[in-house]
Amino acid sequence: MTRSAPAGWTASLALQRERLDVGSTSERVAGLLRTQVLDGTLRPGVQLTEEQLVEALGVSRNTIREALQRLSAQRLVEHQRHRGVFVRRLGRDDLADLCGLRRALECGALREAAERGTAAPDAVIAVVEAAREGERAAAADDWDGAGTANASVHLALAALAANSRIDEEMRGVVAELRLAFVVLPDARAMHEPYVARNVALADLVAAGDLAAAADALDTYLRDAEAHLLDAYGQALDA
Amino acid sequence: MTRSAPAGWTASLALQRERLDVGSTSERVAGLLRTQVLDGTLRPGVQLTEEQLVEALGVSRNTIREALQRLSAQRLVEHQRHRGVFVRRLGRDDLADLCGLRRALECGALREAAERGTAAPDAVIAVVEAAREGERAAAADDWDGAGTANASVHLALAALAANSRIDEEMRGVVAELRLAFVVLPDARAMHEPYVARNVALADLVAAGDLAAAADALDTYLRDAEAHLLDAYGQALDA
DNA sequence: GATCCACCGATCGTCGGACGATCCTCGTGC
DNA sequence: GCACGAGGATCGTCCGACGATCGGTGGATC
Repeated sequence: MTRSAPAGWTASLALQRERLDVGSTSERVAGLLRTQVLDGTLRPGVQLTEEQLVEALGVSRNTIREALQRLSAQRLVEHQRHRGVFVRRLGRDDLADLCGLRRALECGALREAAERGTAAPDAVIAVVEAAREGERAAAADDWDGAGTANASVHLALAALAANSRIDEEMRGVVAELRLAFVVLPDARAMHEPYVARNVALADLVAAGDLAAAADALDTYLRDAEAHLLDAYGQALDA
Repeated sequence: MTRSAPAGWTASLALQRERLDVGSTSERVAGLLRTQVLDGTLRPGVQLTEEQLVEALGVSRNTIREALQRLSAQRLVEHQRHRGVFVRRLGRDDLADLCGLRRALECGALREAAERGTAAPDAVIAVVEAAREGERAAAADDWDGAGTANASVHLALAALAANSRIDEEMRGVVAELRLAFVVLPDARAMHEPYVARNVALADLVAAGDLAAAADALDTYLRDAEAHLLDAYGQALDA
C-alpha cells in the first residue's frame, strides 16, 4: 500500500501547521478574547476582570494576565494600573491618528509596488477577489460581510509591496479600526460607498497601473477618513 | 518662607512625572533589559533565561515573564515555545522588510506634513537640532553619538506629521533597527555618510519646503537601505 | 560505522494560593 | 456642600509546585 507522496505535499502540510501550532494557553485565550472584541461582542469600555475571566475560561489568573497583556500590546484593550483592563475606547484623536497611520502604510506600500513596477500575480488576484467579495456581500445586504471584505481589500493592497512587515502592521491597524466600526450604528452607510471604489481600485491594480492605483488610493483614503471621523464623532456624541 | 510658586510650575512637574510614574516592576525590568539590548550589551542571539534574570534582578519569575513578553511584543526578543527567550537576531529579510516599513512611515509622514503645507515650529526645530547634534558628534569622532543623533533626525522628521501614532511606530522601528547596528563592526562607516545629508534635509525642512524634503528623503532612504543591507549581509557572513 | 531510539537534564508553561498596595465608592462629620 | 476616612474590589507581586517539552547523550540495532 505504500505510494510515493504527492508532489508538494509538504507545502500543503505547512498550511495546516498553524492548526497544530495553536500555541500556548495564553495565546489561545488572547485569540478568543480578540475575536470577541473585534466582532463587537465585547464592546469598548467594558472591563475585563481577571477573576471573571478565570472563572469563565477555567484557566489560572497568571495565564489570563498574559493573554490580556498580549491584547494590550495590540492596543485592543487598555491597561490602567491598579484599576484593570478595559476594551479600548478610541478617542476622536486616536481614530484620526490611526487613519493617518493607515494611509501612510497603505499608500507607502502601493507606491513601493508601483516603483518596483510589478506585483506578484497571487497578490493581485487577492485584491480582485476581495473587491468582488465586497460586491457579493453588498448585493446580499450583508454589510458586516462587506466590512470584512473591505478590510481584506486594504490588506491585499498593502500586500502588493511584498513586505511581510508592512502586512503585519496593516493587520494590526485594521484590527484597531474595528474598534471604531463596532460602535457605529449603520454598517451599510459606512461600507456601501466603498464597494464600487474598491472594485475600481482593483481594476487599476489588475491592469497593472500601480502608480495610478496609488494616487487613487490616496484620495480614496482621505475621503474615507473624513467620512469615518464624521460618523464616529456623531456616534460618540450620541 | 512661603513664596508663591513660579509660573508654569505644574508644567515642569508634568515633565518630571514620568520619573515617578516609572510604572510597575515588570515595566521597569522591561525598560532595563530594553536598554541593554539596544546598546548592544545583550547581543542578538543570547538567551535570556528566566531563572538567570530572577537571580540577577531579584524579582519573581512571574514579573520576569511579564517583562519578557513586553519585549517580545516590541520584537526586541524572540520567544521560542518551551525553549526560551533570545535577543532577536534579524535576518537579512527581516532587515529589508523593516527598512521598507521605515520608509513607508517616514516618507508617508513627511508627505502628509507637506500636503498640510506647514509644520509645528517645535517639530521643525527638533529636526534641525538633531541634525546639528549629529554634526557635533561626528566632529568629536563619537560615532555612537552620531548614530543616536541620526535616529533622532528620523524620529523628528516623522514627527512633522503631528501624528502621535506614527511617532510611536517610528520609535519601535528605530529601536528594532538598532538590532542590526549593534552587530555592525564599523559605526563610523555606517553613520558618517549621513551626517551631511541629514543637515541638508533639515535645511529643506527649515526652509519650509516639505515637499522637496519628502522627495529627498525617499532617495536618501533608498541609498541608506542599500548601504545598510550590504553591510549587514557582510556582518552576518563574517 | 551510521541510524535510530530511549533516556535525561534544563527550561518553560500553567497552576494554586497568598499578601500588601492602590483605587473607587460611599457614608460620616464638619 | 465639601473634606475626610473606612471599606471593598481589584490589581501587582511573590512563592512553590508540577507536568510538558525541548535538545542532547549514549546505547542498541542493522
